Parts: sequence; C-alpha cells; structure tokens
Amino acid sequence: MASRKDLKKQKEKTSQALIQAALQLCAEEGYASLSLRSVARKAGIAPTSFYRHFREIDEMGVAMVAQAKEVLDECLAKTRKKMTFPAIKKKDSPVLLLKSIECMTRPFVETFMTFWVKNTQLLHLFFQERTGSSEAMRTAIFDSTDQLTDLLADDLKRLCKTSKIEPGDIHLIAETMLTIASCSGMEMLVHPESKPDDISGRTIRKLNLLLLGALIYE
Amino acid sequence: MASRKDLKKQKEKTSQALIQAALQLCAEEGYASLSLRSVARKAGIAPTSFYRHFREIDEMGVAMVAQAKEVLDECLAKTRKKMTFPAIKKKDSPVLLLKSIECMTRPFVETFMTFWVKNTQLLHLFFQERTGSSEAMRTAIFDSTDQLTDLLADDLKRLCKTSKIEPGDIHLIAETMLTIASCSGMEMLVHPESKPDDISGRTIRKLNLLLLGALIYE
DNA sequence: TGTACATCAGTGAACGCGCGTTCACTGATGTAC
DNA sequence: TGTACATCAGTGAACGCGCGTTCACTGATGTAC
Repeated sequence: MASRKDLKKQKEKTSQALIQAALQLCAEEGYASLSLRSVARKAGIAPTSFYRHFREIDEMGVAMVAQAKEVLDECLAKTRKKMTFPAIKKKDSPVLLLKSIECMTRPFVETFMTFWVKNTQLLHLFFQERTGSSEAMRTAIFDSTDQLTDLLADDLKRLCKTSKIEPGDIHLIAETMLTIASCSGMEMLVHPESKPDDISGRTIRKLNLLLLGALIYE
Repeated sequence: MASRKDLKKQKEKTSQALIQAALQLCAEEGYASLSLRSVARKAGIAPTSFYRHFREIDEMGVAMVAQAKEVLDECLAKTRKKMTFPAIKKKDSPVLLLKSIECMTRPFVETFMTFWVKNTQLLHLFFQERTGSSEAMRTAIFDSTDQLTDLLADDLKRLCKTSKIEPGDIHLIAETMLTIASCSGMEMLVHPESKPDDISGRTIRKLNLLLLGALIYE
C-alpha cells in the first residue's frame, strides 16, 4: 500500500500540532516568549524533532500567519455575504442614512466579533505581532491584512456604487473598519469582564459615524 | 553638608538609567524579552544592583508607564491648546463643516505624530504593551489612557458646545481619535520607509469623516 | 574631638534552570536487483 | 521471493549560554555619645 503517503500525512499532522501549540502559547505569553522547546513540549514531541518541520521559530511563525490568513479569508467572505446597503437618496435625513449604513456595519462588526471570540488566538496573532518584534512576522501579517483590506474595499465600492463616496476614501474607510474592529476585539479579549454587546454597539456606532461622514461629503 | 540628599539623588539617577535602558530595550525587543540582566547591563550597573531599585521587572514596568504617562500628559496639554473649532451653522455645506473640523483634527494629529516620532519608545510602550502579556502593564496602561481619553473628551465637549454632538458620542469619538492616532503612529514607526505626511494626511481624513458624521447626526 | 555603630547603593561569586543546537542513533517504510 | 540499501520522522545525551536569585561583602556616609 501507498504507506509513503500515510507517512507524509503523519508528518503534516505533527506540523499542525506544532502550529496549534504555538498559536495557543503565543496567545498566552506572546510570540517573543515562544521557545522551540515549549512549543515542542506542548505538541508532544521531543525538542530535537522540531527541526524535522521548521528550520527555526520564525519559519513556523510565517506558517502560522499563512494558515491564520486562510481562516480569516473565510470569515471575511462570510461577512461580505451578509453586508447590504439599501439605496439612499440625496435628501434622506441622517437618521435614514444611518439605517442603510447599519446594514453594512452591523453585520460586519457582529460577524467579526463572533469570529474573534471563537478564534482568540488568531486575533492575538494578527493584532499583537503586526507590530511585534519579529520582522518576519510583521511582514507576513502586513501582507495578509493588506489583501483583506483590498477585498473589503472592493465590497464597499460595490455596495456603495449608487452613492458617491470619494474613490480615495473607500480604501481609507476599509482600513479604518478593520482597524477599529480589531481594536475592539482585542479590548474584549483583554477585558473579559466587559459586556460583548456594549463593545459591539460602540464599535458599530464608531463605524456608522465614519461612513455617515463619508456619504455626506461630496 | 546634607550629603544624605546627594545619596538619594544618586539613587534616583540610577533608577532613571534603568528605566531609560528598559524603554530602549523594550522598543527594540519588546517588554516580554526584557531581562533584568540586560536592563542592568545597559544601565551600566551589576545585575544584582537591580534589586536595590525594584523588587522585580514588573515593578519597574509600572514605573515606566507612570513616567511615560506624565510626558504624554504634557503632549496632550500642548495639543489641546492648538485645537480650535470655528462656529458652524446648521446649513453649512459639508465642505465648510470640514474646514471647522480640520481646525481640531489637524493640530491633534500633527502634534501627536510629531510627538510619536520624538518619543518612539513611549509609543511602543503604550501601544504594544496595552495588550501585551504582562497583566500589570496592561492595567497600568489602560488606566493611563483612560485618563487621557477623558481629558480629550472634555476638550471636545468644550470646543463643540455650539454644536449638538450626542453626549454619548463625545467619549466614543475621543476614544477613536486616540486609537487611530496611535495606530497611525505605530504604522509610521514600523514602516520607516513610508512618507510621514502621507500617513498624517490619511489619519486627518479619517478623523474628519468621523467628526463630520457626528456633527451631521442629531 | 574621637570612637563605635547604623545605613544603604553597589558588588562578585555561586547556584540551579531552561534554552537552542549538534550529533549519532532507531526503526518503520520503500526500492533495486 | 529474498537480500541489501536508501529514506526519513522522531529520539536522548550532551554542549555551552544567559537567565533570576541568594549571599556575604565593601565602602561611603550619617548618627550617638
């Protein structure tokens, strides 16, 4: 039998165990505090076996980001399907405008916050190591989030094509939406005693004001 | 002569050397990577002397935050003096409104960005360790930034008393202003190749849209 | 004025510990002939 | 079918290193009498 393939699968399984162990430790102690030995210990293999999978810690770190990015992509795809934007008219009152805006912001924030709660490790990774001390991690994370921002910007463009948001503003808004949503997620994570609904509500409000400003302006 | 006082001053000087060394190392490697020995080495004292000043690393960390907060307070005070908000009328066009708004946002962002460039270590400390792995640091930093947010919110209230921003929105806006200004500062710091004026401009635009939305809404 | 004692920032030797890395080895599997 | 060899994930012993912490000490200064 093709047991060679089984062997490859087994190796992949161990690599996964290492990455999962690293994600967990990273959320607890931070990437800078990871040690090859602690990761191997948590994954249930000998320290020396680590080298069969990665040449050094940062190589595993980059693999972590790549994998996390795939999961985040799925989340964003789900979010995009839920976001809508009922047509608005030029003379609509701010209150009416807000109603349309919230059809984007609420699904966006709520889907993301739910995702963060279920994937605290990924939030930690993307938020904390985006500006962490490992250059390799920073680069990998910036590349990933740039792509996510572009996707979100495309969606905003599509949704708002009936309105007249400045083209240059679109990308800037997408950036801010992701920034604020991540910061709020992190706040929730770091303050587990706070009410998630409060934080979500305030986050939605922030984005509402931002988009309202963008739509008013012409 | 009162050489006892000189002794106290000498001790204070060494404590300062430790804190300055720690701030620098923290910006380079992150707080989690600080070691008592590396801090002492950089400060030019023996490792064991560290204990004459702090019982443990976290005690020094909290002292770092307290000191950083005082410097930040000064910066915010300077910023507040520069922020103005020319009276607006209900029927003003968005473009006119923006002019008034930018009298707040531009001084705010520019003073802060200049401050961050001159005090990269403090930015690193506040931004990175606010959600870092040391509980003591997180608490100290959250306390400090909460106070800063309150001060800024008071200012906004004072400046905008002629307009009708929702009271609940004021604090939320102050929060967002500080969040976005810090994120932008960090982006600049992590991407030294980017043009500071570009980042400042985009940051001002983000805050403009946010405030425009808040002013339109009633 | 002189003498004995107290205070205290800073020190160097020593400890045990976890770390990253090397090395030669194991044992299961696949391949050549 | 049997035999010799190749591949490769995982291992345990061993290394030198930087770490946090302890301890007894120094030497400058202030205080009591």
